[in-house]
Amino acid sequence: MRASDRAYRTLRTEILDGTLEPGTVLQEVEQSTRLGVSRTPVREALRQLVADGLVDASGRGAVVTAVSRDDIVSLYELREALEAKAAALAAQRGEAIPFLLIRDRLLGAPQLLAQGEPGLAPYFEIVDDLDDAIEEAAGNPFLATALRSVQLHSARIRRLSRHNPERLRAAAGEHLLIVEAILARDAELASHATHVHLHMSLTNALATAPADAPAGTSASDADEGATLGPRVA
Amino acid sequence: MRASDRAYRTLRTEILDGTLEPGTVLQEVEQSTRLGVSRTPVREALRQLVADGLVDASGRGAVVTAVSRDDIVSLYELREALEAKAAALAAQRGEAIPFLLIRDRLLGAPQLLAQGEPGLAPYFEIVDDLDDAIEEAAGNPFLATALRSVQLHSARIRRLSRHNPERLRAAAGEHLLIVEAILARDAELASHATHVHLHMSLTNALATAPADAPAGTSASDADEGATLGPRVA
DNA sequence: GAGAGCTCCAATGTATACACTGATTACGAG
DNA sequence: CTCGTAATCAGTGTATACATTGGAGCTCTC
Repeated sequence: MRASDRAYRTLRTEILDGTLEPGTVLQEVEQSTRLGVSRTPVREALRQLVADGLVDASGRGAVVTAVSRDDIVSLYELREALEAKAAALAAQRGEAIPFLLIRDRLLGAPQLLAQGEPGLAPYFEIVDDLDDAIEEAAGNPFLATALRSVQLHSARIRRLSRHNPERLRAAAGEHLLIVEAILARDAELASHATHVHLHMSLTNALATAPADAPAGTSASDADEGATLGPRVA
Repeated sequence: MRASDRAYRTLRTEILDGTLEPGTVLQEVEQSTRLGVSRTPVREALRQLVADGLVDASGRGAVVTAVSRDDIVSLYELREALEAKAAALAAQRGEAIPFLLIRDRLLGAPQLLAQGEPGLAPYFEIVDDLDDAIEEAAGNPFLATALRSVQLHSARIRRLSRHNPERLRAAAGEHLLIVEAILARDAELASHATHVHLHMSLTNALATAPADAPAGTSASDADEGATLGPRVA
């Protein structure tokens, strides 16, 4: 594998899982020594991350972007537009078989979630596979690209939300409804069920994500636009 | 301005206006000599174009992507999802003033289009400004990014469609309705009017765009997936 | 003559040297 | 002490040299 790809994947993973916190400055020389490659592949990786929206490149030095509460709302607005459309297209065009398989797995989700922590990874794998299946079934390469970009940011937000088992069980039910709608070739229901799911998911995310601008914050702090993750010194 | 930016803009412009036809192979050394810069900025430009979806980088050599009829349909599906949402958000949140100005300009569009060729550029400027105003009014940075990506590809398709004045006059009317809906803060109407406009626009694009797979094409040619623009030798 | 393997080369991937720019800091004048 | 200016330098932007890889064409064998 190319060094630039390794650098990109490493940095992206570290940003998504929070190892590199928002506000972290990524300097080319520093990262190249840390990752054991030269500046050239690091530069390519950084440009890619900028294109992904995970890094901000205004002027000197690339900075890991923050995720504000407004960003969460904005992202969910975009997700709704994209995923509702994708679900509708999948209902119209999709093959049944992959969704039948996912339906069976979703039916077992409550048992998984009853296990607590160890069941979380397999549960999210089902959800991710559903996303992939819908993307595939929609048969639209432009939509697929947009969805992948959105999934990247969703992964970051997922980390910020508390995973309470009750919410996840409810989410599994919402996913199940989407799958049923696709299998029934009911595009409108698939679209609306997606809308409902994202609405519930956003509500939960906003309720559990750390607050940007706590009540006692001074006016000047609020003006700066508070964000999740540590402030730069 | 940075050499890499110049290289990117030059190549992008040439791809969008058809100077670089689909299938054209963009080799780093060749382009660097042609553009008068070294390989480094050319590489960055090419990576950016790949991210934009204007260039395909599978294996050796970057190739300007083709635009198939399926791609046109796919792009319009994505546009509908994004632009309908954007129009709805603009109706909810937008400031009136920019849309009042655009409304006035749109009212003059028929006169512009009556001039024939010389009126085309100013007409499209109004449309582009409307797009920008909606993007701005929607106040959603993620949506804005997605819209910009879509506009890039739309610009290519616009070239492929014959501009018959009758269609453009009708389009101006459709745009006007979208603006009125936003000014009336009627999100649903703005969304649906956008849907209508894109439907009409797609119909026109498909009717006037050159066919992919002409009737007399052999089976093997059809299997390869015919596309607009010349085939590589 | 056809096929497999090999050789050579062209093009990309990576490293590094050089150029430039903008920010910071130290110094001097007021 | 403060403000302005200049010098320094850290870090990015660009060019180029070197490494690697994948493929095209040739040859040799069967």
